[in-house]
Amino acid sequence: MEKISETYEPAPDDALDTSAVAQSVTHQLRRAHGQFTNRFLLHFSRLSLRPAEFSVLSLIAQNPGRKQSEIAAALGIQRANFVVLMNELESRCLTERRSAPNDRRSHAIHLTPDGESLLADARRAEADFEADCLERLGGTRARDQFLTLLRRLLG
Amino acid sequence: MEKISETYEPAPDDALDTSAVAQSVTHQLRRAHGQFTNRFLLHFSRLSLRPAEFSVLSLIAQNPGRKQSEIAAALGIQRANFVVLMNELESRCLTERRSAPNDRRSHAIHLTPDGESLLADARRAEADFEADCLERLGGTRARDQFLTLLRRLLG
DNA sequence: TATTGTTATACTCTATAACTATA
DNA sequence: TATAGTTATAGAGTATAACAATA
Repeated sequence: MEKISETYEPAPDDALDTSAVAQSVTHQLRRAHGQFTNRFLLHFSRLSLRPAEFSVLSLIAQNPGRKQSEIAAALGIQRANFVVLMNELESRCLTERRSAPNDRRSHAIHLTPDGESLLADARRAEADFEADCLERLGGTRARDQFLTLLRRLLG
Repeated sequence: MEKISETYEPAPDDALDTSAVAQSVTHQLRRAHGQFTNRFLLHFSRLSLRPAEFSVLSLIAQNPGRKQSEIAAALGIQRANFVVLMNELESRCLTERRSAPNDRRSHAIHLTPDGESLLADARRAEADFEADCLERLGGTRARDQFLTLLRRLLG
């Protein structure tokens, strides 16, 4: 039996027109970064490592004994903000600031054994995380292209 | 005349090894987003528009009268955070919350004439900004690829 | 009970200015 | 004078929990 009055359906649940915003690098970069950071924090919550902290540990491991400001500059982090990061890592006994031999102003940054150990754990966690990232992006070629494009945005 | 003692140069100003961090999507995305946001704020400082605010105005213009939570959801912004954004825009007389006809819980969001006017200005500023972005990325094809890859990171 | 808007709070990352100690 | 590290503060964005009014 047919319905008596087949009223026109005005689609009350209509999807919004997002065309302007969907084409905006500004908007997409902000969203992608936000979601990405959240996933990272979730994935590394067991290790209590934030994205910036993981980058710091990685770079120190590859460049032990360098000055605090050298590490900061290589990561694109300002000296003032880097101090707080290092305080946090040092309070967890992951890094240490040794006195530099020829310049009493500067600190030579090193990982502690605890820091080396946590970094080893973190690198295993990162392998999973970057694999998920790789899958989302669509393979190594897409990932490399993505990294290239991100670098072009710098400077 | 040759130098007498050609001492081995230990390169005191040696560049750091950034290979681990340079390959990390985590790191590059964080850096690119940060620099990009700063450039946006500088470019739009005359209009006092932040990235999120510009996206909000754009989306409202294309979807006037929609519910506050619909706009927020389409932008991937949580309701709670969106309230603060709307308060700020409304205090500047750029948007208004009208009472929705069929649901006294919800607000129908509109741009004011001032909002339309500012958005027109902002769109001109955005044209410059996205052109600079296009140049950095290396053309429209690279830009479109970048947007595609950013979208793949979502969800 | 579920949804809409709201408030409050905390967290990640960033920028800037000003200070101390050392070079 | 310049550099290394530091402190303090502000800003942009995010997440979560809880609440009142309405459906």
